[in-house]
Amino acid sequence: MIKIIFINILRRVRFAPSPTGPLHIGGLRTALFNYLFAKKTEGSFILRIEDTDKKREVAGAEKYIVDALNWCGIVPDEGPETKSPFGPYRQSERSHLYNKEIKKLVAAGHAYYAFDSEEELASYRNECEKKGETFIYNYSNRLSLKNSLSLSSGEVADLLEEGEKHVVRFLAPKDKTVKTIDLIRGESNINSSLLDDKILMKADGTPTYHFANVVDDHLMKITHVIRGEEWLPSLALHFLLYEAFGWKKPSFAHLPLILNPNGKGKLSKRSGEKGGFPVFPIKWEGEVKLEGFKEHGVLPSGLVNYLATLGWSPKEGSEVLSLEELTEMFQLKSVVSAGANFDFEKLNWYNHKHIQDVSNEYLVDELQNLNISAQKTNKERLTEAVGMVKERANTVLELWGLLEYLFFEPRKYDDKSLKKIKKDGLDKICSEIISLCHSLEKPDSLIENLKLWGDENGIGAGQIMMTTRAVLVGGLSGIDLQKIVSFIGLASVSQRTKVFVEKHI
RNA sequence: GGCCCGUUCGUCUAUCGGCUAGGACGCCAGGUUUUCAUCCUGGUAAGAGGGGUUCGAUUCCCCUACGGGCUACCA
Repeated sequence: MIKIIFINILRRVRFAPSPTGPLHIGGLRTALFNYLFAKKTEGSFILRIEDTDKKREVAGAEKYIVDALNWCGIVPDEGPETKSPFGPYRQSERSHLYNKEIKKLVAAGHAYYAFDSEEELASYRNECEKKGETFIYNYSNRLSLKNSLSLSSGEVADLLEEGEKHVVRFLAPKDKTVKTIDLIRGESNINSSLLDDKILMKADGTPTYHFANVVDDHLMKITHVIRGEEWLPSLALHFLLYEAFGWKKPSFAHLPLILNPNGKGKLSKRSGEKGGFPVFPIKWEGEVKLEGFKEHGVLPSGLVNYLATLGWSPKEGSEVLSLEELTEMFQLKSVVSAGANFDFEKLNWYNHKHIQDVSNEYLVDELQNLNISAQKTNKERLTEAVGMVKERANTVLELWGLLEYLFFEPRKYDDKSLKKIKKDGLDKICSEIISLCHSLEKPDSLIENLKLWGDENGIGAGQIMMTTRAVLVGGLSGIDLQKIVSFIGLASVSQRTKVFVEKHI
């Protein structure tokens, strides 16, 4: 599909995931903040697939990313399917660009060829570790290693000619103070001697993240790089890279991480399993099957709303907001710098609020997608039922449990509830219900009639209500009794009462 | 280990040096619902510790502690 796009070069942001598996909600939150920031000023939100490491690539991951973003309404303006002067949008299709740019860097003396094998480097690291030191490939030792700085130009030319495996490394300057600026955290000064000569091009000819990222952001005219905090330590290197190229730097903003509920470590799949919640937006059907929030009955608007409050909060007014409202209110500069603990309870609360805001028809569609019994239920009746119970539901999935008794006789009667009902007069109440079902034309006054009958016969309203409820739904909780009766009809009331009498009297 | 970032109620957060530290979730109590839930009202609960700077520090600076991140020919 070819989309014709209007290219806004005033504000361009990108979400650049690596297709190594299902998109984690941490990544989704990064995408969301990029989207909100772009849309607030009608800028462009770009999806770029960082698939430079073919070993780690997982089939289906790119599709998952697109599906997950679409489900949330965080739709990219440009992406792998877009034809534009800035494409292609998959890094694996941009090799020619990296090859061209790396030559410039080498020619300018900002990068050099290195012939050390991975094994050699690993053993250097090992040796250093034994001595309690850290091996850093930089000014301190690069001349004693095998590279185009230590070898003569003739030797280098020969090695390249022979096709000797090599990488291209960045020449990190010695003792230079790099002043980095982050929109959320402010300025920071880093001494370049701490940096290592990062590999820019791997031996297989593919670029590393650091290189591809800088090249692409420049070529795609990205104005603001909004990414996770895990990239903060590389900011100085990226600054240096831009300076080496002589390119204008985009602005940077590093988002705080989403942490496990107890605050220990980045939010992980494991801790989700422990806490009974997913960490993915939608289901993943790879080798291992994983459920997403969608399958847990969470609405995309609820998830998005909750995710937005992790690290950011609206200045005033309600905290329950749609994507459009979030877009309106979002301010990158008011994003906080501390990590946020994930709280499933609060997500449920947001979701409860969003369930109240969407139509019953929409909820029925979602419910029928998730629940097989719901699929077999009459849609019109189900819509009516959903409308009656939705104020009690935190998730779409819960809906079914809350309305099941409106369609089916109770499968079992809750023991605790049965104990609460007075046995005295139980049979009389049941007989009266059955007889009223026969004598009444419409169900709408059944409860009223029952109460009247109770008054005459010395049976309290409380007892009548509790008993009738237990008989009809199998427990003592649920929506207004008369509403239940009206919904299921007299025939069903009579039938359920007969079944109850058979089993319990 | 080294480097970087962070630290306000249990949790998410507000506070642009003047604070009786505000809101939301949770929790507790009361009200509505002759049930339960929703809903409404109220309550509970916080500046990691120590030094500075200042008339005054949650807010600025330093140290310590704790937490997190990075330290790959992964991203």
